Amino acid sequence: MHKPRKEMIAETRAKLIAAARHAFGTIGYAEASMDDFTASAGLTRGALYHHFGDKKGLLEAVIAEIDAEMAARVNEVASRAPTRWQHFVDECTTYIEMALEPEIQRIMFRDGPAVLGDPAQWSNANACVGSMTDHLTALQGEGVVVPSVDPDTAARLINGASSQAAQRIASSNDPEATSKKVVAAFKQLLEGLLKKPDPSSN
Amino acid sequence: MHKPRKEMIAETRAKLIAAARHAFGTIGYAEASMDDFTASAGLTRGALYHHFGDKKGLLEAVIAEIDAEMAARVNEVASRAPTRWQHFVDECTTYIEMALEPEIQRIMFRDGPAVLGDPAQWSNANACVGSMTDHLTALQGEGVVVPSVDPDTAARLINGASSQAAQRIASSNDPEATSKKVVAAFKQLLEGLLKKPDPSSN
DNA sequence: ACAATTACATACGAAGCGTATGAATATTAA
DNA sequence: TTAATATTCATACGCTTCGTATGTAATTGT
Repeated sequence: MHKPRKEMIAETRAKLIAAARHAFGTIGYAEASMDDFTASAGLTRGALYHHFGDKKGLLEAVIAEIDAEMAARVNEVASRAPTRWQHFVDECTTYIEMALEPEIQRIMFRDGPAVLGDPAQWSNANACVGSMTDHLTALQGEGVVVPSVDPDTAARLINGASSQAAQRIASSNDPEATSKKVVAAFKQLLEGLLKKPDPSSN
Repeated sequence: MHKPRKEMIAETRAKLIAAARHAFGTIGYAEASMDDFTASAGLTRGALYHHFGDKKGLLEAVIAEIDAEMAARVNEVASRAPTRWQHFVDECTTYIEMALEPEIQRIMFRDGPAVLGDPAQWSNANACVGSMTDHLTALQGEGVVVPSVDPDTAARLINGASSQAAQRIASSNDPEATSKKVVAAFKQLLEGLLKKPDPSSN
Protein backbone atom coordinates (compact mmCIF):
# COMPACT_ATOMS: atom_id res chain seq x y z
CA MET A 1 0.00 0.00 0.00
CA HIS A 2 1.49 3.25 -1.10
CA LYS A 3 1.13 6.54 0.63
CA PRO A 4 -2.08 8.43 0.26
CA ARG A 5 -2.38 10.76 -2.64
CA LYS A 6 -2.50 13.96 -0.67
CA GLU A 7 0.73 13.18 1.07
CA MET A 8 2.58 12.50 -2.14
CA ILE A 9 1.55 15.85 -3.51
CA ALA A 10 2.48 17.69 -0.35
CA GLU A 11 5.77 15.89 -0.44
CA THR A 12 6.67 17.01 -3.94
CA ARG A 13 5.68 20.54 -3.05
CA ALA A 14 7.90 20.39 -0.01
CA LYS A 15 10.76 18.94 -2.00
CA LEU A 16 10.52 21.68 -4.57
CA ILE A 17 10.40 24.37 -1.92
CA ALA A 18 13.35 22.87 -0.08
CA ALA A 19 15.44 22.55 -3.22
CA ALA A 20 14.60 26.06 -4.35
CA ARG A 21 15.25 27.46 -0.90
CA HIS A 22 18.69 25.95 -0.87
CA ALA A 23 19.51 27.15 -4.38
CA PHE A 24 18.12 30.65 -3.83
CA GLY A 25 19.89 30.92 -0.49
CA THR A 26 23.29 29.96 -1.82
CA ILE A 27 23.81 30.89 -5.45
CA GLY A 28 20.87 33.31 -5.51
CA TYR A 29 17.60 33.57 -7.36
CA ALA A 30 18.90 34.78 -10.70
CA GLU A 31 21.66 32.20 -10.93
CA ALA A 32 19.51 29.31 -9.83
CA SER A 33 18.58 27.17 -12.81
CA MET A 34 15.12 25.67 -12.57
CA ASP A 35 16.32 22.60 -14.42
CA ASP A 36 19.13 22.13 -11.94
CA PHE A 37 17.38 22.45 -8.63
CA THR A 38 14.27 20.60 -9.70
CA ALA A 39 16.54 17.78 -10.81
CA SER A 40 18.27 17.87 -7.43
CA ALA A 41 14.85 17.19 -5.96
CA GLY A 42 14.31 14.29 -8.34
CA LEU A 43 11.76 16.23 -10.37
CA THR A 44 11.50 18.41 -13.45
CA ARG A 45 10.22 21.85 -14.26
CA GLY A 46 6.89 20.30 -15.11
CA ALA A 47 6.10 19.85 -11.44
CA LEU A 48 7.28 23.34 -10.68
CA TYR A 49 5.06 25.02 -13.21
CA HIS A 50 2.13 22.90 -12.18
CA HIS A 51 2.34 23.77 -8.49
CA PHE A 52 3.73 27.28 -8.48
CA GLY A 53 2.98 28.78 -11.87
CA ASP A 54 6.47 30.12 -12.44
CA LYS A 55 9.80 30.83 -10.80
CA LYS A 56 8.46 33.84 -8.94
CA GLY A 57 5.59 31.81 -7.54
CA LEU A 58 8.07 29.36 -6.10
CA LEU A 59 10.04 32.20 -4.58
CA GLU A 60 6.88 33.44 -2.91
CA ALA A 61 6.32 30.02 -1.41
CA VAL A 62 9.88 29.89 -0.14
CA ILE A 63 9.50 33.33 1.40
CA ALA A 64 6.26 32.39 3.08
CA GLU A 65 7.95 29.40 4.66
CA ILE A 66 10.93 31.38 5.92
CA ASP A 67 8.71 34.15 7.22
CA ALA A 68 6.70 31.69 9.26
CA GLU A 69 9.87 30.27 10.76
CA MET A 70 11.18 33.73 11.60
CA ALA A 71 7.95 34.74 13.26
CA ALA A 72 7.97 31.59 15.35
CA ARG A 73 11.53 32.22 16.48
CA VAL A 74 10.88 35.83 17.33
CA ASN A 75 7.81 35.01 19.35
CA GLU A 76 9.57 32.29 21.25
CA VAL A 77 12.60 34.34 22.21
CA ALA A 78 10.74 37.48 23.08
CA SER A 79 8.07 35.73 25.12
CA ARG A 80 10.30 35.73 28.16
CA ALA A 81 11.33 39.26 29.09
CA PRO A 82 10.70 41.33 32.21
CA THR A 83 9.23 44.48 30.69
CA ARG A 84 7.34 44.98 27.51
CA TRP A 85 9.92 47.46 26.28
CA GLN A 86 12.61 44.85 26.84
CA HIS A 87 10.40 42.39 25.05
CA PHE A 88 10.31 44.73 22.11
CA VAL A 89 14.04 45.31 22.12
CA ASP A 90 14.67 41.59 22.30
CA GLU A 91 12.43 41.13 19.34
CA CYS A 92 14.47 43.58 17.33
CA THR A 93 17.82 42.11 18.25
CA THR A 94 16.57 38.61 17.53
CA TYR A 95 15.49 39.90 14.19
CA ILE A 96 19.00 41.16 13.56
CA GLU A 97 20.48 37.84 14.59
CA MET A 98 18.28 35.99 12.16
CA ALA A 99 19.16 38.41 9.43
CA LEU A 100 22.75 37.37 9.91
CA GLU A 101 22.10 33.99 8.38
CA PRO A 102 23.13 34.06 4.73
CA GLU A 103 20.03 32.25 3.53
CA ILE A 104 17.67 34.69 5.20
CA GLN A 105 19.71 37.67 4.16
CA ARG A 106 19.86 36.67 0.57
CA ILE A 107 16.29 35.54 0.11
CA MET A 108 14.39 37.88 2.39
CA PHE A 109 16.44 41.05 2.10
CA ARG A 110 18.06 40.96 -1.31
CA ASP A 111 16.56 38.76 -3.98
CA GLY A 112 13.07 38.86 -2.53
CA PRO A 113 12.66 42.63 -2.73
CA ALA A 114 14.37 42.75 -6.11
CA VAL A 115 12.06 40.18 -7.66
CA LEU A 116 8.80 40.75 -5.80
CA GLY A 117 9.06 44.42 -4.92
CA ASP A 118 8.46 46.21 -1.65
CA PRO A 119 8.29 43.62 1.17
CA ALA A 120 5.64 45.70 2.89
CA GLN A 121 3.30 44.73 0.06
CA TRP A 122 3.92 41.01 0.36
CA SER A 123 0.69 39.34 1.29
CA ASN A 124 2.20 36.28 2.88
CA ALA A 125 5.22 37.55 4.78
CA ASN A 126 4.70 40.22 7.38
CA ALA A 127 4.51 38.26 10.57
CA CYS A 128 7.62 39.71 12.18
CA VAL A 129 6.82 43.31 11.45
CA GLY A 130 3.27 42.71 12.51
CA SER A 131 4.42 41.52 15.88
CA MET A 132 6.67 44.51 16.34
CA THR A 133 3.83 46.80 15.41
CA ASP A 134 1.59 45.22 18.02
CA HIS A 135 4.12 45.75 20.75
CA LEU A 136 4.73 49.34 19.79
CA THR A 137 1.02 49.98 19.96
CA ALA A 138 0.82 48.46 23.41
CA LEU A 139 3.84 50.44 24.56
CA GLN A 140 2.16 53.61 23.47
CA GLY A 141 -0.89 52.66 25.50
CA GLU A 142 1.32 52.19 28.52
CA GLY A 143 2.92 55.57 28.02
CA VAL A 144 6.36 54.16 27.44
CA VAL A 145 6.66 55.17 23.81
CA VAL A 146 5.91 58.62 22.51
CA PRO A 147 2.35 58.81 21.19
CA SER A 148 3.22 60.80 18.11
CA VAL A 149 4.65 57.98 16.01
CA ASP A 150 2.63 55.59 13.90
CA PRO A 151 3.49 52.10 15.16
CA ASP A 152 3.41 50.36 11.82
CA THR A 153 5.56 53.04 10.25
CA ALA A 154 8.09 52.90 13.05
CA ALA A 155 8.21 49.11 12.83
CA ARG A 156 9.05 49.32 9.15
CA LEU A 157 11.80 51.85 9.69
CA ILE A 158 13.28 49.70 12.41
CA ASN A 159 13.03 46.78 10.09
CA GLY A 160 15.06 48.63 7.50
CA ALA A 161 17.68 49.58 10.04
CA SER A 162 17.83 45.97 11.22
CA SER A 163 18.46 44.77 7.74
CA GLN A 164 21.35 47.16 7.34
CA ALA A 165 22.64 46.22 10.75
CA ALA A 166 22.73 42.59 9.85
CA GLN A 167 24.40 43.21 6.52
CA ARG A 168 27.05 45.27 8.20
CA ILE A 169 27.82 42.57 10.72
CA ALA A 170 27.71 39.82 8.18
CA SER A 171 30.10 41.48 5.76
CA SER A 172 32.53 42.53 8.46
CA ASN A 173 35.86 40.82 8.82
CA ASP A 174 35.54 41.09 12.57
CA PRO A 175 31.90 40.17 13.17
CA GLU A 176 32.25 40.05 16.97
CA ALA A 177 33.47 43.61 17.33
CA THR A 178 31.22 44.93 14.62
CA SER A 179 28.21 43.31 16.19
CA LYS A 180 28.79 45.16 19.45
CA LYS A 181 29.03 48.50 17.70
CA VAL A 182 26.03 47.88 15.51
CA VAL A 183 23.74 46.68 18.26
CA ALA A 184 24.78 49.61 20.43
CA ALA A 185 23.98 52.12 17.72
CA PHE A 186 20.74 50.32 17.00
CA LYS A 187 19.57 50.46 20.60
CA GLN A 188 20.51 54.11 20.70
CA LEU A 189 18.21 54.79 17.81
CA LEU A 190 15.42 52.84 19.47
CA GLU A 191 15.64 55.09 22.50
CA GLY A 192 14.42 57.90 20.35
CA LEU A 193 11.03 56.26 20.63
CA LEU A 194 10.99 56.42 24.43
CA LYS A 195 9.27 59.21 26.31
CA LYS A 196 11.80 61.64 27.72
CA PRO A 197 11.16 61.55 31.51
CA ASP A 198 11.63 57.83 31.82
CA PRO A 199 14.48 56.41 29.74
CA SER A 200 14.11 53.23 31.71
CA SER A 201 16.13 50.12 31.22
CA ASN A 202 19.24 48.99 29.41
CA MET B 1 36.22 67.69 -39.76
CA HIS B 2 34.97 65.07 -37.38
CA LYS B 3 35.07 65.22 -33.64
CA PRO B 4 38.21 64.22 -31.86
CA ARG B 5 38.65 60.63 -31.00
CA LYS B 6 38.44 60.95 -27.23
CA GLU B 7 35.14 62.71 -27.42
CA MET B 8 33.60 60.06 -29.60
CA ILE B 9 34.55 57.38 -27.12
CA ALA B 10 33.28 59.33 -24.15
CA GLU B 11 30.11 59.89 -26.06
CA THR B 12 29.44 56.22 -26.70
CA ARG B 13 30.16 55.46 -23.07
CA ALA B 14 27.73 58.14 -22.03
CA LYS B 15 25.11 56.91 -24.47
CA LEU B 16 25.40 53.37 -23.16
CA ILE B 17 25.16 54.51 -19.55
CA ALA B 18 22.17 56.69 -20.31
CA ALA B 19 20.35 53.94 -22.17
CA ALA B 20 21.09 51.39 -19.49
CA ARG B 21 20.08 53.78 -16.74
CA HIS B 22 16.74 54.32 -18.35
CA ALA B 23 16.15 50.63 -18.95
CA PHE B 24 17.28 49.59 -15.48
CA GLY B 25 15.25 52.34 -13.87
CA THR B 26 12.03 51.43 -15.61
CA ILE B 27 11.74 47.75 -16.46
CA GLY B 28 14.53 46.73 -14.10
CA TYR B 29 17.94 45.15 -14.45
CA ALA B 30 16.85 41.56 -14.97
CA GLU B 31 14.25 42.39 -17.60
CA ALA B 32 16.45 44.80 -19.51
CA SER B 33 17.73 43.18 -22.67
CA MET B 34 21.22 44.22 -23.61
CA ASP B 35 20.36 43.93 -27.27
CA ASP B 36 17.39 46.21 -26.81
CA PHE B 37 18.86 49.09 -24.87
CA THR B 38 22.15 49.12 -26.74
CA ALA B 39 20.13 49.33 -29.94
CA SER B 40 18.14 52.20 -28.49
CA ALA B 41 21.48 53.98 -28.13
CA GLY B 42 22.34 53.21 -31.74
CA LEU B 43 24.95 50.63 -30.72
CA THR B 44 25.34 46.92 -30.17
CA ARG B 45 26.48 44.69 -27.37
CA GLY B 46 29.94 44.80 -28.83
CA ALA B 47 30.46 48.28 -27.51
CA LEU B 48 29.03 47.32 -24.16
CA TYR B 49 31.36 44.40 -23.63
CA HIS B 50 34.29 46.45 -24.82
CA HIS B 51 33.74 49.29 -22.39
CA PHE B 52 32.16 47.65 -19.37
CA GLY B 53 33.10 43.99 -19.51
CA ASP B 54 29.59 42.72 -18.88
CA LYS B 55 26.11 43.69 -17.78
CA LYS B 56 27.13 44.03 -14.16
CA GLY B 57 29.97 46.33 -15.09
CA LEU B 58 27.55 48.61 -16.81
CA LEU B 59 25.31 48.59 -13.76
CA GLU B 60 28.26 49.65 -11.66
CA ALA B 61 28.89 52.58 -13.96
CA VAL B 62 25.25 53.60 -13.79
CA ILE B 63 25.31 53.41 -10.02
CA ALA B 64 28.45 55.49 -9.81
CA GLU B 65 26.80 58.17 -11.90
CA ILE B 66 23.64 58.24 -9.82
CA ASP B 67 25.59 58.26 -6.59
CA ALA B 68 27.56 61.28 -7.68
CA GLU B 69 24.35 63.11 -8.51
CA MET B 70 22.79 62.20 -5.18
CA ALA B 71 25.82 63.39 -3.27
CA ALA B 72 25.79 66.68 -5.12
CA ARG B 73 22.13 67.23 -4.35
CA VAL B 74 22.53 66.38 -0.70
CA ASN B 75 25.46 68.69 -0.26
CA GLU B 76 23.70 71.53 -1.97
CA VAL B 77 20.50 71.31 0.04
CA ALA B 78 22.14 70.76 3.38
CA SER B 79 24.74 73.49 2.96
CA ARG B 80 22.24 76.08 4.13
CA ALA B 81 20.97 75.26 7.61
CA PRO B 82 21.24 77.09 10.91
CA THR B 83 22.68 74.40 13.15
CA ARG B 84 24.79 71.42 12.31
CA TRP B 85 22.20 69.07 13.75
CA GLN B 86 19.61 70.63 11.50
CA HIS B 87 22.05 70.27 8.67
CA PHE B 88 22.29 66.59 9.43
CA VAL B 89 18.53 66.13 9.66
CA ASP B 90 18.07 67.96 6.36
CA GLU B 91 20.56 65.67 4.79
CA CYS B 92 18.58 62.66 5.92
CA THR B 93 15.25 63.97 4.75
CA THR B 94 16.72 64.98 1.43
CA TYR B 95 18.00 61.48 1.13
CA ILE B 96 14.49 60.18 1.69
CA GLU B 97 13.11 62.53 -0.91
CA MET B 98 15.57 61.35 -3.48
CA ALA B 99 14.81 57.76 -2.63
CA LEU B 100 11.25 58.49 -3.63
CA GLU B 101 12.18 58.70 -7.28
CA PRO B 102 11.43 55.39 -8.97
CA GLU B 103 14.72 55.28 -10.86
CA ILE B 104 16.81 55.76 -7.75
CA GLN B 105 14.71 53.39 -5.74
CA ARG B 106 14.91 50.64 -8.29
CA ILE B 107 18.56 50.92 -9.19
CA MET B 108 20.15 51.98 -5.92
CA PHE B 109 17.97 50.16 -3.41
CA ARG B 110 16.63 47.10 -5.17
CA ASP B 111 18.44 45.81 -8.22
CA GLY B 112 21.79 47.21 -7.17
CA PRO B 113 22.03 45.34 -3.88
CA ALA B 114 20.56 42.20 -5.45
CA VAL B 115 23.12 42.10 -8.24
CA LEU B 116 26.19 43.64 -6.63
CA GLY B 117 25.69 42.74 -2.99
CA ASP B 118 25.95 44.87 0.13
CA PRO B 119 26.02 48.55 -0.89
CA ALA B 120 28.43 49.27 1.93
CA GLN B 121 31.02 47.31 -0.03
CA TRP B 122 30.54 49.24 -3.23
CA SER B 123 33.76 50.98 -4.02
CA ASN B 124 32.30 53.73 -6.15
CA ALA B 125 29.09 54.69 -4.41
CA ASN B 126 29.27 55.81 -0.82
CA ALA B 127 29.31 59.56 -1.10
CA CYS B 128 26.00 60.17 0.67
CA VAL B 129 26.68 57.92 3.60
CA GLY B 130 30.17 59.33 3.84
CA SER B 131 28.80 62.80 4.19
CA MET B 132 26.36 61.72 6.88
CA THR B 133 29.17 60.01 8.73
CA ASP B 134 31.26 63.15 8.70
CA HIS B 135 28.49 65.22 10.19
CA LEU B 136 27.80 62.69 12.89
CA THR B 137 31.44 62.72 13.84
CA ALA B 138 31.46 66.49 14.05
CA LEU B 139 28.26 66.47 16.09
CA GLN B 140 29.87 64.13 18.54
CA GLY B 141 32.79 66.50 18.88
CA GLU B 142 30.37 69.31 19.65
CA GLY B 143 28.68 67.23 22.31
CA VAL B 144 25.33 67.18 20.50
CA VAL B 145 25.28 63.49 19.73
CA VAL B 146 25.98 60.79 22.29
CA PRO B 147 29.63 59.74 22.11
CA SER B 148 28.92 56.01 22.42
CA VAL B 149 27.80 55.36 18.85
CA ASP B 150 30.07 54.70 15.92
CA PRO B 151 29.29 57.38 13.31
CA ASP B 152 29.71 55.21 10.26
CA THR B 153 27.56 52.48 11.78
CA ALA B 154 24.84 54.91 12.73
CA ALA B 155 24.91 56.42 9.26
CA ARG B 156 24.35 53.01 7.72
CA LEU B 157 21.45 52.22 10.01
CA ILE B 158 19.86 55.54 9.21
CA ASN B 159 20.44 54.82 5.58
CA GLY B 160 18.53 51.56 5.88
CA ALA B 161 15.68 53.25 7.67
CA SER B 162 15.60 55.96 5.00
CA SER B 163 15.31 53.39 2.30
CA GLN B 164 12.35 51.79 4.01
CA ALA B 165 10.86 55.19 4.64
CA ALA B 166 11.02 56.06 0.98
CA GLN B 167 9.58 52.75 -0.11
CA ARG B 168 6.72 53.17 2.29
CA ILE B 169 5.88 56.60 0.97
CA ALA B 170 6.32 55.59 -2.64
CA SER B 171 4.03 52.59 -2.42
CA SER B 172 1.37 54.42 -0.46
CA ASN B 173 -1.88 55.37 -2.09
CA ASP B 174 -1.87 58.61 -0.11
CA PRO B 175 1.74 59.74 -0.37
CA GLU B 176 1.13 63.13 1.21
CA ALA B 177 -0.30 61.77 4.44
CA THR B 178 2.09 58.85 4.55
CA SER B 179 5.04 61.13 4.07
CA LYS B 180 4.10 63.14 7.12
CA LYS B 181 3.85 60.05 9.28
CA VAL B 182 7.03 58.52 7.98
CA VAL B 183 9.15 61.63 8.35
CA ALA B 184 7.80 62.17 11.85
CA ALA B 185 8.69 58.64 12.90
CA PHE B 186 12.05 58.98 11.24
CA LYS B 187 12.94 62.16 13.10
CA GLN B 188 11.80 60.55 16.30
CA LEU B 189 14.30 57.77 15.78
CA LEU B 190 17.04 60.26 15.02
CA GLU B 191 16.46 61.92 18.39
CA GLY B 192 17.73 58.78 19.98
CA LEU B 193 21.15 59.95 18.94
CA LEU B 194 20.88 63.24 20.81
CA LYS B 195 22.30 63.70 24.27
CA LYS B 196 19.56 63.69 26.88
CA PRO B 197 19.86 67.11 28.63
CA ASP B 198 19.52 69.10 25.45
CA PRO B 199 16.87 67.78 23.08
CA SER B 200 17.20 70.95 21.08
CA SER B 201 15.37 71.60 17.89
CA ASN B 202 12.72 69.88 15.89
C1' DA C 1 54.15 53.90 -44.44
C1' DC C 2 53.67 49.85 -41.91
C1' DA C 3 52.77 47.47 -37.71
C1' DA C 4 50.06 47.33 -33.68
C1' DT C 5 46.34 48.73 -31.00
C1' DT C 6 41.70 50.47 -30.29
C1' DA C 7 36.68 50.60 -30.96
C1' DC C 8 33.26 48.71 -32.21
C1' DA C 9 29.93 45.16 -35.13
C1' DT C 10 28.74 40.49 -36.42
C1' DA C 11 28.28 35.58 -35.90
C1' DC C 12 27.96 31.57 -33.27
C1' DG C 13 27.00 28.38 -29.50
C1' DA C 14 24.98 27.49 -24.96
C1' DA C 15 21.58 28.03 -21.50
C1' DG C 16 17.39 29.24 -19.53
C1' DC C 17 12.52 30.09 -19.57
C1' DG C 18 7.60 29.32 -20.77
C1' DT C 19 4.22 26.67 -23.21
C1' DA C 20 2.16 22.93 -25.48
C1' DT C 21 1.66 18.32 -25.38
C1' DG C 22 1.73 13.66 -23.57
C1' DA C 23 1.19 9.81 -20.27
C1' DA C 24 -0.03 7.75 -16.06
C1' DT C 25 -2.73 7.67 -12.09
C1' DA C 26 -6.60 9.01 -9.37
C1' DT C 27 -11.40 10.56 -8.93
C1' DT C 28 -16.09 10.83 -10.16
C1' DA C 29 -20.37 9.34 -12.65
C1' DA C 30 -23.38 6.30 -14.60
C1' DT D 1 -17.79 -1.85 -13.00
C1' DT D 2 -16.68 0.97 -16.45
C1' DA D 3 -16.34 5.07 -18.85
C1' DA D 4 -15.29 9.89 -18.53
C1' DT D 5 -12.78 13.45 -16.46
C1' DA D 6 -9.37 15.67 -13.72
C1' DT D 7 -4.89 15.76 -11.56
C1' DT D 8 0.05 15.25 -11.45
C1' DC D 9 3.91 15.35 -13.38
C1' DA D 10 7.49 14.57 -17.58
C1' DT D 11 8.97 15.60 -22.27
C1' DA D 12 9.61 18.34 -26.36
C1' DC D 13 9.84 22.60 -28.70
C1' DG D 14 10.74 27.48 -29.83
C1' DC D 15 12.15 31.86 -28.30
C1' DT D 16 15.06 34.96 -25.96
C1' DT D 17 19.26 36.15 -23.80
C1' DC D 18 23.94 36.05 -22.71
C1' DG D 19 29.08 35.54 -23.47
C1' DT D 20 32.73 34.76 -26.58
C1' DA D 21 35.12 34.51 -30.70
C1' DT D 22 36.00 36.68 -34.74
C1' DG D 23 36.09 40.34 -38.16
C1' DT D 24 36.96 45.16 -39.71
C1' DA D 25 37.74 49.81 -40.04
C1' DA D 26 39.96 53.63 -37.94
C1' DT D 27 43.73 55.37 -35.17
C1' DT D 28 48.17 55.62 -33.13
C1' DG D 29 53.19 54.79 -32.80
C1' DT D 30 57.61 54.50 -35.10
